[in-house]
Amino acid sequence: MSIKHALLGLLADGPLHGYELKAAYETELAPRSALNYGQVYPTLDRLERDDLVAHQVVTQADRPDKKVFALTRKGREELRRWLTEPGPPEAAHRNETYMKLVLAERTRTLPPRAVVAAERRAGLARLHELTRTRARLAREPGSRRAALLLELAALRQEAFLKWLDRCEETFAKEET
Amino acid sequence: MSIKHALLGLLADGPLHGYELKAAYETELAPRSALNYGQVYPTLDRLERDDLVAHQVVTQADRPDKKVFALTRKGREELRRWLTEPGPPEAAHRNETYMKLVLAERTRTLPPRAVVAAERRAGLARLHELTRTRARLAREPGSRRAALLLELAALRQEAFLKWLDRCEETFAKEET
DNA sequence: GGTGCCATGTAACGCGTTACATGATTAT
DNA sequence: ATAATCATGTAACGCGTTACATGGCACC
Repeated sequence: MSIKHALLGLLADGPLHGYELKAAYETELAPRSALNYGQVYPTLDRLERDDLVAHQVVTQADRPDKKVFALTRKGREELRRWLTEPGPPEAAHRNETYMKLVLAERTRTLPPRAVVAAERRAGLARLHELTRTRARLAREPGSRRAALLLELAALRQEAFLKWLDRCEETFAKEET
Repeated sequence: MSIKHALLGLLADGPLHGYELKAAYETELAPRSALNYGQVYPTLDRLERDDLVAHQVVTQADRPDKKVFALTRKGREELRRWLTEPGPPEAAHRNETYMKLVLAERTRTLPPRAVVAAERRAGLARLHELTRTRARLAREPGSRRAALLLELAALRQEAFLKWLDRCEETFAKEET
């Protein structure tokens, strides 16, 4: 999930420069997150190299010069393609907790139960934190959208906790 | 989620070389996945640089030489630390679908509903695929563990589909 | 006089992917 | 013959992170 397409999307309504892109990204697309410049400018370079955006230097008397980026035809096509296609499936394997469980048992470093317990503690704490934040957000107007982000996080956290129960059963059953 | 700790874990029961580590990882820790060498060897290099593993070259008459890696004291400590601590929280922001919805509306490229529809179609297909694979797996003996991986994937996919319903409501409400 | 905003970047590192490269033995 | 397995790597690229570096203006 790169920021590449996000930048293309933000440029669709009109040219912007790096600084504005960063700000727009942080307020509109990923509220309460920080994007670093070390990512913005190299990404814009790659987009330009691939002919998805083009820039013009705007000289300003009172402020530093700025590079204003605009979508190319190809960039607009790529944006449309991205918006239309569903996102890639997440890899089912590469499950860090599963690895911990298997390794805890194999190496007899600690019982799998202990791993489940630690993850459950942390998971519950995160779920409560998400709920609290959501409640706080609900009192602000025009926050329905941002609340959606917290909702997915909470739903996923719940799924993870449910899964931990299954793990505990499965690993307990084969402990003999 | 790097493979670093996974390799440490696999070495806890005794020294192994790169090739064996790759095989063990693929069969035990991430069934049905492929790990590439371009990742195994550089990771081992870094682990050795950080004094978490150490290697010995074993000359073989009939086969190519191999480098056998073993945990150091520091490596064993790091493994224990990793097994004991809960995994890092996943970033709540950085939600690609959310970005698509906001951008679809903002740029009037297509209605947010269309984005939801595409994601839902793909999401349902993936959920069915997961269910099918799980059913197939259930007929094999000793597959309870591997089935856990599919279960988490399915639970998360369900959470995502539930969330899409919320998105549709929220974006429809503000469409006026 | 300091803080924060405007505006640009670079450098070093970690981790992941794909593809390239080499060469022996063993099983079909 | 040829395919698979054993065994080692390198190179190039993408993308993410943190930290470093520069400099002017506005406001308190």
